[in-house]
Amino acid sequence: MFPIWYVTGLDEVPARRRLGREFFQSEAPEVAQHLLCKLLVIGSCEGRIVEVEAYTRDDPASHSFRGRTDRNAVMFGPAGHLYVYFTYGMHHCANVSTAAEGDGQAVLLRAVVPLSGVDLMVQRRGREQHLADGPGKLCQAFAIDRSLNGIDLCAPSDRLPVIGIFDDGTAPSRIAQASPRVGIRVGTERLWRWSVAL
DNA sequence: ATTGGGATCGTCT
DNA sequence: GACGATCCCAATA
Repeated sequence: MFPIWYVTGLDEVPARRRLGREFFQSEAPEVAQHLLCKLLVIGSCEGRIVEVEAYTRDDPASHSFRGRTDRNAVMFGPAGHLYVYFTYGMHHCANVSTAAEGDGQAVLLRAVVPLSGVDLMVQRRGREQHLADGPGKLCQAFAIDRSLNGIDLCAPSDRLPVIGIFDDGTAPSRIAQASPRVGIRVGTERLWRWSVAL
């Protein structure tokens, strides 16, 4: 039998709470795992985060490894800010800064399951499948580019109707075994990629 | 289902 | 001047 809250529809729109600064102030590997099943919301587009990777300062695969530069400055800033970089001459990748200011840590958002704004994502991606199942695809679907670099995800934006990461009470039923991060040539021994198991 | 190459440019050596 | 925290398509098995 269906539970009463389902039948009455009382919980059809579960409480949705923006993640606060504290959430992001832990070490990147911990934040990364906690980010699974949270909601990425930008404008009318929403998706559930299902794959992430952690990067830290003492990690040769990290942009922050060789110190602060103009590009990676957001990684060294306060936690909970969006770090967007451009790569391969054509793709953007979205990260969230973590840990303490000056630490140079971030979590790369690799994949989300689209929930809302799918039509817009289809339009931006130019196809109906594989809308956000990769870091570059995710950015294209959500229209994330360098103009959003540094934006604070823990406070309402004065530039967009909504941008942030939210908790709707959903947790991963199971996290897949940690695996090597994708597309790197060093630091491959750190199993810092996590995804929601199907 | 898996593999390999090309596109393309900002960033750092 | 080289090389990406990638994606897509074509070719092969």
